[in-house]
Formats: sequence, C-alpha cells, structure tokens
Amino acid sequence: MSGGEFKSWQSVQAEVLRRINAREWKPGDFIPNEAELAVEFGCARATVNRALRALAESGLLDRRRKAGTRVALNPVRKATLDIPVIRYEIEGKGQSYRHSVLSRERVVPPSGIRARMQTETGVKLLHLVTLHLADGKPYVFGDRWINPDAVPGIDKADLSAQSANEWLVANIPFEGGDFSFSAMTAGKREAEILACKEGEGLFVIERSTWNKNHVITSVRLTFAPGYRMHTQI
Amino acid sequence: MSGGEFKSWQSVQAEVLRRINAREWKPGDFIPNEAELAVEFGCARATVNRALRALAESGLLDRRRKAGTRVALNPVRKATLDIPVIRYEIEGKGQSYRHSVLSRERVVPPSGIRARMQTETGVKLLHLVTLHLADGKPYVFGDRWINPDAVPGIDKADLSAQSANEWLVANIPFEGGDFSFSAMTAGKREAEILACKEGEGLFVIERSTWNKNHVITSVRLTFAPGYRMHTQI
DNA sequence: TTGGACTATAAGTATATACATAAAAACCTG
DNA sequence: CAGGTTTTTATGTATATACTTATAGTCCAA
Repeated sequence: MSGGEFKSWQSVQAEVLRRINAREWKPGDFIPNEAELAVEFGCARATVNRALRALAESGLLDRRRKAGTRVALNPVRKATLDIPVIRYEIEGKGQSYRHSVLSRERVVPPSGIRARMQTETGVKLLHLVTLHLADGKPYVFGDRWINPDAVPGIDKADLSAQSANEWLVANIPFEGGDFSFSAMTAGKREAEILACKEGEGLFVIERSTWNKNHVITSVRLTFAPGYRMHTQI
Repeated sequence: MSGGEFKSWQSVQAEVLRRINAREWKPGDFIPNEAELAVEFGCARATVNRALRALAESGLLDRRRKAGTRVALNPVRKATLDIPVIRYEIEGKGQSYRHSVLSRERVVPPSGIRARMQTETGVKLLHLVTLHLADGKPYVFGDRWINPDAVPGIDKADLSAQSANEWLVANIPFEGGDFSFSAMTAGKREAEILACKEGEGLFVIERSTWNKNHVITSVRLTFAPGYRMHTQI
C-alpha cells in the first residue's frame, strides 16, 4: 500500500478524508492506529496525530484511548458560526451604521430575567433598550440587562457613542457565554420599533455572558424581517 | 516573572487566558513571541504553540507569521454549533420519533432551486416533502430537492424507514455544505402542516451540501413554533 | 518616489523519543 | 461465575531540534 509520500499533516488528512469518502473506511469502522498509519504514510506518528485530531475535532472521527479511532457513525457536523458585532456586520455590507438608546433605567427585573441573571430578589439591574440602524432603517433592536455589580464603570459609560455590546467587549473580560437562536412573531411593540407589520416572523438571538463570579449581561436581539445568518462547513 | 511552572499546554492556555482577562495583555496588544513565552513558562516552544494555536482557533488571538501574535480586538466571534440529525435530537430529549413522506416526485424545479442546485434548465430533480414528529406532534417539516445524478441509488431507497437526511449521510459522501438560519411567517401551508396558527414566526434552516462535482441536495427545514437552537462558547 | 529585491523574523511544521493516561481485555480470586 | 485486579495498548502529550514559509521591514536603484 505504501509508496505514497505524505509529508504534511494536511496531505495525511486529505488522504484519510479520501478513504472515508471512497468508503474504503466506512462509518463505524475502526481505522488503523496511529503507529501503523505513520509507517504506511512514511511520516512520524505526531504528523498522523495532528491530522486525525483535526478530523476528530470537526466531528468526522471518533477517537478513544486504547479503543482506537473509528469513522463517526453520525457525522454530527460542527458548524462554526461567527457572532458578529452588529456595527461591523452592517459596515461590512457597505451600509452606514447608527444606533440609538431608546431607554436606560435601573429597575428590579422580572423573575425570568432575574433567574437568568442569577441575582437576588429585589436587586436592581440596568435595563437598556437600543435600536441599531442600517442606512437609517431599523436593523435589530436589543433588549439588554446588565448586572452593575459585575460591570464597574457602566454607570459612567457613554453608550450613545459606542454600543453597549462594544463597550462591554472592550472593557469587561468574560469567560463564557451561551447563545440561542429562535423565531418569534412580531407583536405591536416589535412592529413599531422595527417598522414592520404585526405578525411577521422575526429572527431572535438571545445571549448571556458570564465570568467566574457573575452573569454579566443578557441580551435579546430581535432582527428586522429578512435577516439571515450564514455559515459553511 | 517566571517561576511559574507550566508543564501542559492546557495550563499555558489557562495562564494566557488569565492575562488576557486581567488586561495584562489588552485587546490589540502584541504578546511575546513563542520562544520568549517558552522560556518564561519553562516549557518547550511546541507546547506554547499548541496553546496559542487553540486560542487562535477560538478567535481570541490573531496570529500572523513574522508579525506575531496579538490579542484579538473584538474577541468571541466564533461559536461552534452542532448540526444534529433530527431523529437524534428528538430521541435525545426522550421523545418518540416518527416521520412521514408527504410527497415524492421527479419534477423540473423552479428557477430559484435550479440556481441553488446548479443544474441545467429542464433537468428533473427529486422533490421530497417530509414531516418529522416528536411524540406524535409536528416538529419540523422538510422541503428537499435532490440531484439524482449525484445520488446513485436514491430511486431505490426506501425513505420511509430512514429519513432522506439519514440515508444521504450514510450513503453519499459530501465535501462541504452551507447553512443559513432565518425566520419566516407561517402561511396557510405551514400552519396546516405544522399544526400552528397562520402568522406565527417560524425558525428556518436552509442547507445545501455538495461534493466536488455536484450540489447533492438542498433542504429547507421549517420548525414548529418554540424551536430554539442552542450553543455555548 | 515608486517598486522591486533582499533579509530578518515569527509562526508553522516535521521528527524521534519518551513518558502519561484511559480503558479494553485478560487474568485472577473467592 | 461475579467482581475486582492487573496488563496491555492506543491515544495524548511533552521535548529538543531542525527546517519551512509567509511577510514586515529595509535597502537600493530606476
């Protein structure tokens, strides 16, 4: 079999992919171990490891110590999608960006938000409603809650020059976040703010970010009709 | 500065993360090069490389040859999300899965589909409409086009036992795909099929997969109200 | 002043070697 | 034969070393 010279991990990866696609290695099959492949490909085991590790990360292989490496049965493909800063997204399309703060107040949040922000009953949070415009037209509006305890300096921040998201990203480190994507039906409020018809389907992103101690912020972004998010694998 | 012993790439990564979060290295800053960090951390350059490469992949660092490594100016733009096989998604929630084929026919596609499938005018494609049910309730319906030239054996495939997606994943290798996520407003047809009200906002995933030669299939999944996709970073 | 050639540099990669670790498989023992 | 212990094995990782490649920066000439 050998003969083929595979001197880079990319070429090893390509060859492995070829064999998977050609069904030489079928879903569920164990493939030869790293040492054997290294001999066959005429390269070091580390090189094979690099190639297989990358394929495992993308979900195409399952690897377990001692057990070995097998072609994934259900290639749960992992798509990586970019979470854009809205300004860059709009400017990237060659449109002009503007945003405005519709309201900003410190209030005790409703219980749903309180649960999500993991704060005590009665604690006031900063509630911020903003609208982002592309070429002057409503693009997305954000309903955001910020935990002031986790965000020193937020009270003095000028959030009309820089959006809350940009300010937070630039000033507050965070360790993790979660995102959810869904759809909603435009009610009266959404229709007014986004200048669309009541009853239209709207794309919604909700996201929370936290650091070790606190939930920092939780935001719900409701996009004007027609928005779509895109990615490749 | 040294003293600290960082003997695994994970610990190096953690320390780098700490410095970024502590603003010792600020967004936009160049950080020391691999060789210097290796000396400081008391480990091999390869170990530092592994740690920094992982951080770069997750979007937290920008790296360029010769120029060096800098802390990303606008971090966190990449979330990886799993594209599940619908059956596993439903069964994973402990619900029962069923699906049915609403229609299956070979027809000349409308021009929008023809463009997306990159086929010639007049070529017939397989058009498949299916409904997936969770615990007997409509969960998502799929409007799928398949290029029979790219999918040998599709005509003989029994797509009532195994869904088209599962059959394709198991039988037809593919090289790439693209996805888009959006929202739509339920019309009469969607309301009927998904047993929801006309005018509700519905979550939509569109995806095409291709291999070297052909677009294999293109599908539009319209989810029942309430669906949400979730991920973490 | 521009634009092409050169050079120095930092990341990127390959390799041999060694040891660590998880877990399947084989081996006990009561 | 159940249940625990040991062995074996494939992946996972660390390291020193050496070479490759992209490219920012410099230099020089038309």
